[in-house]
Amino acid sequence: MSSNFSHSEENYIKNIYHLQQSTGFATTNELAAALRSKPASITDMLKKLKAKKLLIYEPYKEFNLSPQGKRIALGIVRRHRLWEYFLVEKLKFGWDEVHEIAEELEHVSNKKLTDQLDQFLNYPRFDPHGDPIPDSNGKMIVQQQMILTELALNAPSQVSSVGSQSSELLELLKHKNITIGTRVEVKKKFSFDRSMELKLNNQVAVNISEQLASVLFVKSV
Amino acid sequence: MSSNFSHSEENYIKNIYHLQQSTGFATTNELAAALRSKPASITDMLKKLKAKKLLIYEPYKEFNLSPQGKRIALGIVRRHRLWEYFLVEKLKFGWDEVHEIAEELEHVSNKKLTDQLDQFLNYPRFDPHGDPIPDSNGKMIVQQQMILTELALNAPSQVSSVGSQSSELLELLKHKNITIGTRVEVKKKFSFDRSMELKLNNQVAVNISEQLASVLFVKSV
DNA sequence: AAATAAATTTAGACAAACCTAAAAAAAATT
DNA sequence: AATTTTTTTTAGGTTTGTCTAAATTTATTT
Repeated sequence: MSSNFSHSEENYIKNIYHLQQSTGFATTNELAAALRSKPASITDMLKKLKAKKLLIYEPYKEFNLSPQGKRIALGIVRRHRLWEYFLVEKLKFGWDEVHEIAEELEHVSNKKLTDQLDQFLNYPRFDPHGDPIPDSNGKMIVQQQMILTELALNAPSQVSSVGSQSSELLELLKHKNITIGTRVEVKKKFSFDRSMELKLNNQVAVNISEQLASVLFVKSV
Repeated sequence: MSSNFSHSEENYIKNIYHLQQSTGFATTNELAAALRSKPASITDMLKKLKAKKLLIYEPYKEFNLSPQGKRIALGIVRRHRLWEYFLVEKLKFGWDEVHEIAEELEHVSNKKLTDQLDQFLNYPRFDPHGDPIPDSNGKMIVQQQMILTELALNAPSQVSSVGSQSSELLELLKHKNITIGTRVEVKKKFSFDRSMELKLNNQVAVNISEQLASVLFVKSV
């Protein structure tokens, strides 16, 4: 009874899932950007996914996974994150080099394989990037986001989203080499101007203003 | 510079490799049977593989992998057998349920992944079926086949081929539940008629005649 | 050696998943 | 409210890998 989805369908489902996690829904253009393909291709697949009852979609509208689609997405996310954990913990990869490989391994979809791997790894609850791993029923720990200004000193965290998309902000983030996923620890807070010194990716030290810190959302890892 | 081959191309290459291992070369019909596809499809792909210089092939002739094609085949076999070993040794699968899963995992082709996995497993030289695992240079132990009558007492081995295809023989093998891959240990040899008692798959005890033993080829595992 | 059978290839279709260019709908601006 | 811009869809192709049916080549019989 293991319904089977193509490599491509799974990539769509996974990316729709991530988009609707961050903004509540997905759109054709966003998904095309995420999948590095063209909007017209997206429309084609949306129709197929809708026909398979995995997607709630009406032409020209934004769309979301159906409960069934979400179940499948969580299976993919589960496999992805378990393999990432495996690669880092058992095969000694760096946390920053496992994504691509997990991207392929996640498509090997066999319930017993996934569950045995989970057991072998001792049922980890977070992957090496700090993201929660769904259990075999699709349940996972919900992570609370916080504003960087609220983060405790030396608490390891990771940039999860930014509070605006203004080009001024993006320019600054680019200059400081901060992106979604960058690991952050607050090393010092200066009460004079509420600026702070950060350590990025356990390597680089940078200083940022309160204005910047207040638009950076992080989650603890 | 990791040249990339499609899932489908890899399946062709792997199956051509196995065919030429057992009979010295491959033919269109045999390959179609192995891949459960149609001869016309095979011909199409043979042309593509030839164009990519992976195959030595002239229309209407039998064919073989080029040295380059063989190198790729050995990479696939290496991944397949390493994953099988992983599944049995680490994830506690039975040796008879890992083939299908390894069939998918083998297509995840990343040199570092494969080499780290190899190291993690402690450089195993044989997979759970007793087949040798190529090392990162494609070298592997060559296995000598022997006739079952020559096998030492209690030496674990595995049926690798049969000396005839007669229906009488096949009927007998079917009745005794012996196939290619069946695990065999000789528990007793009776000098009166040279019949022997075997243990099959570490479970069942059976008696076989000298005539039968003399047409069963085994390899040690 | 001719006829028959078997194996292989060619020709032409088809589905999946992608593309470009043009049309249509929705959203944003003036 | 009308116009412009952006987003999305439609229409029509392309590539990959498969298929069936017919043609061709090779092998086997008679």
